[in-house]
Amino acid sequence: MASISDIGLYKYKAFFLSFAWSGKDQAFLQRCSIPVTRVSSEQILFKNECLVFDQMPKRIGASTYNHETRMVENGDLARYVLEISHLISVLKFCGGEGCLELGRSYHALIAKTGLDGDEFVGTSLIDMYAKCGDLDSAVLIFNQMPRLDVASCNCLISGYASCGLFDETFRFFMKYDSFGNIPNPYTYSTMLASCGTLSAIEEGKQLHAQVVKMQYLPETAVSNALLTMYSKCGVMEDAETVFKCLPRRNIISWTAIINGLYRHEDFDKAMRLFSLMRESGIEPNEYTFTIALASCGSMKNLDNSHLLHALVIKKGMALGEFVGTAIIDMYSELGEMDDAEKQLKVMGILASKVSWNALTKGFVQNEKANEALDAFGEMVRKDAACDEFTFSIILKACASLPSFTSCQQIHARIVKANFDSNTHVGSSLLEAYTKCGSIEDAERVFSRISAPDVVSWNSLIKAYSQNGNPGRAISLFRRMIDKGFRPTVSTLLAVLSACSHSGEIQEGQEIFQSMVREFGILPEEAHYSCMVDLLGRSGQLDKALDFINNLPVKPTASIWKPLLAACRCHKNLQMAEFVAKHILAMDPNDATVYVTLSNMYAEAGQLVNAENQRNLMKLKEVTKEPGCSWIEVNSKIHKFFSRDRTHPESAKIYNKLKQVMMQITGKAYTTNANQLQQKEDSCLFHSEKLAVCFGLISLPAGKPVRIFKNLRVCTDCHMFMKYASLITDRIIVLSDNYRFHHFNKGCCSCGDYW
DNA sequence: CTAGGGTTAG
Repeated sequence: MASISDIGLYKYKAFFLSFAWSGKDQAFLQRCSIPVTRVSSEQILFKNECLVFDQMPKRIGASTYNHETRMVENGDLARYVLEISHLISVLKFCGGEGCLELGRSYHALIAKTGLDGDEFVGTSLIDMYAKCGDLDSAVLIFNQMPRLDVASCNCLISGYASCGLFDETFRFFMKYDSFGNIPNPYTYSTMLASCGTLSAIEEGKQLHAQVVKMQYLPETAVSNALLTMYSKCGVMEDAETVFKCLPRRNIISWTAIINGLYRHEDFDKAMRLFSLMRESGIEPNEYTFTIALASCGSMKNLDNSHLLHALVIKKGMALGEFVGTAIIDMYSELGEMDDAEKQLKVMGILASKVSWNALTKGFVQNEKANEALDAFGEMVRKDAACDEFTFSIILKACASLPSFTSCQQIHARIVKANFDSNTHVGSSLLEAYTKCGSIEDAERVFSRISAPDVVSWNSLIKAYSQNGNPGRAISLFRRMIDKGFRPTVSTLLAVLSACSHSGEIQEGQEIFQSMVREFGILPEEAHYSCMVDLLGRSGQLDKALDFINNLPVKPTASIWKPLLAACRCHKNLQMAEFVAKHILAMDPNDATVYVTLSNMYAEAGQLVNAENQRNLMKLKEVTKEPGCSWIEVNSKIHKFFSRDRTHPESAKIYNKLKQVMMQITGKAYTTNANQLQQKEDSCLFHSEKLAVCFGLISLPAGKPVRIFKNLRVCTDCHMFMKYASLITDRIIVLSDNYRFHHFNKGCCSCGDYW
């Protein structure tokens, strides 16, 4: 245990460090060779103990006087004030850096020397405890204070607010009166900030009224807080009004309004204000630059981005933790991954794990999953700490490949790092396993999440809905409701599509009805399109048409499209022509419409019409590359496979499947589902389709089939093409750039709406 | 002594 005199030494070290750390004395920092990288302050204290001590000009020992005796000692007043201000600095330092234990030992020292009777010291103690999150101690001191002024109350209330105890915050605000205090501008800043995080617009407006009445509005900090509150509550007009009326705008006012515009996706205006700010003589700081960089990235304007990047370099800020990462984000957003990578390299040792995460995320978003995995590997190799964000991001890369092996490897790391109960990581893992086709793993992962939220439930429901167990998806939906979760837009989409795919017409319609009535969710385009699919798939084409005609919104192409698919499935050429006309009126370049119609004519024996549709499509230049023959091949398979699993030829298919899979993997292969899931590569799950292809369809004679670029296809078809190209050089995949998509876009290959 | 602004995830 440290003795009082030890603590005395410690105190001065902490003081000097806090002084140095506040950035006011760079020379001091350098003289002490304090590392610039940010480590916890306690670490620095210990590391530089001797150094700092040597630098101390003079030591004022911590003797056991109390302040009354000192007050009467003539001429000692100056030293007393010095002592108090030292203590306050140290406590501020502890609060700012979250050094609760250090602060506590100071508290002990203060109590011992009797300095805790001092009003300022007491307030600083409250602030220190509140900032360190130890509100119980803060309240204890608060209650012992001989006199309570506004500052003490403000310290406590900001403690409540920063700990997220908003009930307490508001309750305490109402009690200011009973302590004989009037809320001051600081109080209102804190309160307004709380309203902002809570999106409590009504309370915010009431506070606004009070602020006006108290004439605090000209206070820049109060107006800043007010405009931030409005912007967080989504009322940009009011935020802008507050900004316009501000008599003295500082850098924070400008940053707040620019940030508000950025959050509301008004990037143009954000950048305009950024220029205006500079014109008005205020230079951006690190905060402002991160927002400006983000806006630039979202605007997709490369020239502006380069200008801004140059400006940041000129200011010497390009390597800072936040600004540096913002540059990586900007280039990722612009798709300039080389520049993003360069930035990370330039940052060198200053790159934090957030910077690495940003780069990895950039790769994933630009559909470079392998590069993302490489970056992750590099991160692991460098022994950089991986956090929950790292894992969420990298799992997305695994899902997009999809690579079951990578999923398992990363899963192992996650378990080792103790992140498997984290809600975000768990959900990402769940999604990744789902994309790899392993529902069993997905379910197991779900059960490990300590606090599953709506998104976790959604993912699990979607997993079953999209992987051939719609019945389970529906029952999970019921269980989720029973547990008291409020479904979201995507919950209902997943469960409605489950109903559609399992033929639960009645149930689907009931759930659709309950959307608004029970859950208060307004159906979106995708839900309507799903309902059309539900009715159409079951053959109720007229009902589906009625549904479309009676919609409260104007039906879009995405709403019509599932009906076209249904027409084909149920061989209603007449209605198909009618529907196609509607879709083409809205989107004349939609390849799926021509393909579907053409296939339907062919199936009806109208070969001339079929050919006409093809020519029409080529005429419209919907396809830049020749490759339509592939679509024909695939749509035959689709027709066979997706609608009718009990086809009499299934035995033949499975035999063919075994042969094909042997060719690919070199291993014996059975169709037993349990053994399937143990296979290294989950793509096997999609092989049914592949087998159908090779079992039933022969490739057209002549030239190889080219699968052209930028074709929107579903994951199933993607997988299917990839494997097909492995087996025969007759199939050439020109690009790996396929995207999974949802209802509102049909798959160009199979025409389905997955 | 007390207030205001920023990056990454399902």
